[in-house]
Amino acid sequence: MSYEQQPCTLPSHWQILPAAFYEREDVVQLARELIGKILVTCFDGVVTAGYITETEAYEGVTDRACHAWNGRRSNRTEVMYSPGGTAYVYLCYGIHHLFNVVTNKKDIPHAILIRGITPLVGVEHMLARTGKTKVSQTFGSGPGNVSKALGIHTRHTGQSLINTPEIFIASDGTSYPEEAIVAGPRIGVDYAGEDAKLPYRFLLSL
DNA sequence: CATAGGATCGCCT
DNA sequence: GGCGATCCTATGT
Repeated sequence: MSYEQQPCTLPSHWQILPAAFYEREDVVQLARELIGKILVTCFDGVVTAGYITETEAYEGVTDRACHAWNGRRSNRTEVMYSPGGTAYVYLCYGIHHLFNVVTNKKDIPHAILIRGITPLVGVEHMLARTGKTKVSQTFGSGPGNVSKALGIHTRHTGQSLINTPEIFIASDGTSYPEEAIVAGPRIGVDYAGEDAKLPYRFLLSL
């Protein structure tokens, strides 16, 4: 058996989130619920995973901050119109690969940007990918750093988070009380006018 | 075809 | 707190 075909082995109590989770309508509620879930990647038999600590909701065609605002479609954003549970990865500032989860039904382009993780599995691989020697306080903080640590690339855009073994999200039962999660305006969306003020960013306050 | 700007990061002062 | 890196995408001619 080749090394590349080794399956990922995960703790047996982890539940991979099903399509029904992602297909729900309220993307803001979903963004809140993703805090504490585990984002997992498995590329060439290398498993890395981290607890999601920060998210932002992008509410489709009515949200000026969303790439699909006003029904915009392009080669890049077409993936946002896929069914919930699809990866939307795009390049930002020519350098950073930003990972989003598409939600809601097909043709409703909602998405959630994953902005931060706490390393959980495969820390040594994450350190190698990021060129670091130890996990600092800011390791895994920022959407560009999330993708770098987990090995996520724009080539993965359009992948299912349900049917493919490479990228998915799991729950180990961890949950937080309302007051442990703070909401605030999204980062770097000043161009969105009034929508820039919406409290669509969620952050674990620990 | 040309061009402006971006859902950022890390290093510098 | 400021700024350069770096290249794709969207938009306009």
